[in-house]
Amino acid sequence: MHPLRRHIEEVVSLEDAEFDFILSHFTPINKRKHQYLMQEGEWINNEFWVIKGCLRAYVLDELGKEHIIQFAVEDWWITDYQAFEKGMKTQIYVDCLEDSELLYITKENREKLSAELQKMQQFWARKTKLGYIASQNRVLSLLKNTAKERYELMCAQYPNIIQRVSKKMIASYLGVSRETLSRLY
Amino acid sequence: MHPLRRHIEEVVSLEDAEFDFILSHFTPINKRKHQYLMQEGEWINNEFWVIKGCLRAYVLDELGKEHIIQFAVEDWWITDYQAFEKGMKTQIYVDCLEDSELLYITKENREKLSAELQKMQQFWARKTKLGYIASQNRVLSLLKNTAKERYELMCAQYPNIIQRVSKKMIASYLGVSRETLSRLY
DNA sequence: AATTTGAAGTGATGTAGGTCACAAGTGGAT
DNA sequence: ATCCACTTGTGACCTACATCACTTCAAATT
Repeated sequence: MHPLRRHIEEVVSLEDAEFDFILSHFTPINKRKHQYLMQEGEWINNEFWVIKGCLRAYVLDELGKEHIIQFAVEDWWITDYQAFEKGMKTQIYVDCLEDSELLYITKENREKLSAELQKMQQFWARKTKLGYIASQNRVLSLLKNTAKERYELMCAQYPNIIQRVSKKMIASYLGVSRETLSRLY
Repeated sequence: MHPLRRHIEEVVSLEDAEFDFILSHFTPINKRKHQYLMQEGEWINNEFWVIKGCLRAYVLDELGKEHIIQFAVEDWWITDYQAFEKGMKTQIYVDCLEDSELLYITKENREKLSAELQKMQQFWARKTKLGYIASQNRVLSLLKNTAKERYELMCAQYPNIIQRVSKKMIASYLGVSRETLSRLY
């Protein structure tokens, strides 16, 4: 079964014809390690789904420091939702931490597909709610946990990401310096 | 015009009959300052919309410290989305900072209304996306801004909330001690 | 009116985590 | 095979912010 179909069917069940119709709205794209899907200042119009690989979304602050918004590995979605939803220029960078195989859908195709297939609207609504909940939990973790606690929670929640990306990246996701993270144990 | 209708029509336009149908899924409720809409450990089944008043959602950590998840004033929605969506017991508290007039909708009525009225599904999808974006921005602010910068960003973004709630509450939303907040200027 | 409760400011001191600097090891690129 | 960029660890020192303690003042509560 196509991995995207398996992924969507975790939320809503699909007929063969429905999945073919869905898939026809996506385009495959391959990127190599260090290549960017988007860079600050660009107009972005696509949401990406990871078939294989590992990526990150991050911002640069005034001092040039990177702050990681999210990682994405197999079965994850990634884009700049603020730019994508509000039709703004992006303020973030998305690059590949490994060679990656992706599918992308344009904003227009996403809207068309939502309108034509109720199930996809349900699917995306569900994904957005879960993303919102996860983000609120991340805020709470930043408010109430120490650096060490946040690291341990991340190890428990995303063990596969911990194993695939450098400590420096993890530090920048957790909001701690790489030196401090290195000294936790 | 009913304030809820005005609020929904900021996203999707409605016929009179549609709004009457929507409103029939909500129940009004009034609460006084210091009263709780939910407390840790309860099963919660309602999402609240604020006609008038001011509320907050917060968690208590192991040390008994409060961390504010969100405020809600006129036109805002509030509940424990994690408990509401995943059918869990709530881990948070929601209480009134002022006497408040609310409308609430049960999970069942929300699902029924979404299924029966495409426009409401669109409306809630939009609200969830914007909530997700706002929460990601809050994470980024915690990662890249100092306490003072976060306070100033909050003053710019939510001036009405700054004026209505105590500095202690604001400190607990920003992730800073009330003493430090008091010393910023 | 008297009393309690909470808000807000501020001094003194403590600490988690940041920054800078350096070293050793590792994997790609040419 | 060599070089270079990157990763990780670690010592020395610094700082933003927390904590504790006390005070003043205003607003609820009785």
